[in-house]
Amino acid sequence: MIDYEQIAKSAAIFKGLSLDEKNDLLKDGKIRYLNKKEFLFRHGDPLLNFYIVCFGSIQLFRNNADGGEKTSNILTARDIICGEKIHQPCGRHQFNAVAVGDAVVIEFPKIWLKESAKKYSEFALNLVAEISNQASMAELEAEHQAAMSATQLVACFLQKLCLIHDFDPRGFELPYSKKLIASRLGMELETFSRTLPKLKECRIDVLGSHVAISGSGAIEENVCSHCSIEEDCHIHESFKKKF
Amino acid sequence: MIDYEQIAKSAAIFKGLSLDEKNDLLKDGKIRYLNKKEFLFRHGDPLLNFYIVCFGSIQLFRNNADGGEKTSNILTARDIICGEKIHQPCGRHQFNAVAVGDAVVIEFPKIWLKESAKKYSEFALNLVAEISNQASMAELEAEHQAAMSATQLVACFLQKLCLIHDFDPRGFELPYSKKLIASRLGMELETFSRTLPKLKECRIDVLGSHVAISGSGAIEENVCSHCSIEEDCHIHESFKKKF
DNA sequence: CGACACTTTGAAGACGATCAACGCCGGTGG
DNA sequence: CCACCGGCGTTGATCGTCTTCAAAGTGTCG
Repeated sequence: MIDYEQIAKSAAIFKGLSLDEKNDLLKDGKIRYLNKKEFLFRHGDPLLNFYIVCFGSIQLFRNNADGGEKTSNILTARDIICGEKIHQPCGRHQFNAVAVGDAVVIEFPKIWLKESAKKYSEFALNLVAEISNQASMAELEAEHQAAMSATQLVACFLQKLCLIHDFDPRGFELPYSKKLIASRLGMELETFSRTLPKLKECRIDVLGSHVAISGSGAIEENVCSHCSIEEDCHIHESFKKKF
Repeated sequence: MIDYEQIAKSAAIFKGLSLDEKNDLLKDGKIRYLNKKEFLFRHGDPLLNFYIVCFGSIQLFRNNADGGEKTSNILTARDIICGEKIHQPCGRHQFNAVAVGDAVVIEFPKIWLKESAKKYSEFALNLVAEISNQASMAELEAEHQAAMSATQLVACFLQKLCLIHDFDPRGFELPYSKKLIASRLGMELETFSRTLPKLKECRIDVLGSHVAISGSGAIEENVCSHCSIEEDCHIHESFKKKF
């Protein structure tokens, strides 16, 4: 039996709090087990709760005007959902949240967020940090979307994937369907599919759902994620040149 | 002589605070007068301050790899700059900030933000609200960028412009150069220029820098900004159909 | 007057979306 | 066990949109 609360406690939002404080905060949470493809909430549902992901992956997406769906993010353990909604007294969800595979989240009533922020100023600052990080990431990603080609985006995504999930670059399996990844990257499945052969030029081989990234050192250098923090290179020059 | 502090006091970030509290907070601020095209800070500069815009417009932008520049936002009176950086103990600016025309801002040392948030919990919540709004806006905009054509984006922008600056829709002058607007919308100047004639189809006439939006009622309905808050329509259907 | 930034317009090209056909696989039901 | 179906993924062909390059017109300011 996995201790889901234990995982939640290591979320960035509780950083710097004592164990007692964490326990105090978590006592208001309710563990929810989601089956594959089960919705956590839908676009238009009343906005009542705040969530911390403990296990599995949660896809956040919106329905396009033309039937398709655009995935804005795929969240995993220790990520938070709806933290940025703290100030909205009421309202409705702006997007859908669905479990990709089986998943577990802890659910808190929305007031909990505001009360916790008032009770522990450390928590409030953590929340601000999380939200602002989220904002920076969104902005950075928008920029990348605009500035990089589909091929670059895919290469970047695969490298980030490898880092985040701590996969072995020399060979790993895609954790999500290609359809989902394409949607996450804001492109059509066909476009995504067509980029894969091109990736060989930068030593990324994809066969089916198996990925191998050669030139080990290249990963840390090229991946875009680190750019957002301190570095000058928000789009890695040498990486861009390859396409 | 304009009372710039007075303008700053009406910023959303001070909402709900008493006059005494506002004065207490503002006493640490330093008024800075910027000439046209003067930089407030540059990409790479050490991240030291927080700013509130009191007068004029501040362009936030980044240099593309290929020499061009992408404007991420154009801020006006009562907007804040670098609020989302509160949690970064140190670091460098990720973008440039330059005065479009003459402008005035109030500058606060970065610690001021954190201390103020600790001193007045109301201020902390306002800050969270501002940042999360910013994040929502960025996300919404990214979605629009991806889903709408250049023509739609321009039409949307002009209508928002009209609302925000409280212009008379029947006739007003563009407050920024077309180059800046194009950059703000993430498109080339040529593309922007070419969309203008097309706008006549939806009753927006642009001649030089003069804009006239006919069909008065249409503005409130079509403009995209309101979508982000409560509405179901994140991309206005009837509006989209027109192009 | 000349330099320069801004804007418009034309023509060519690149890129991704769309439509369509097909292969693959897992599940369902006869 | 097999036939059928639906979801997924690949590949080809075509199309529309935006970018890019180029040239020329407009405006302002020294």
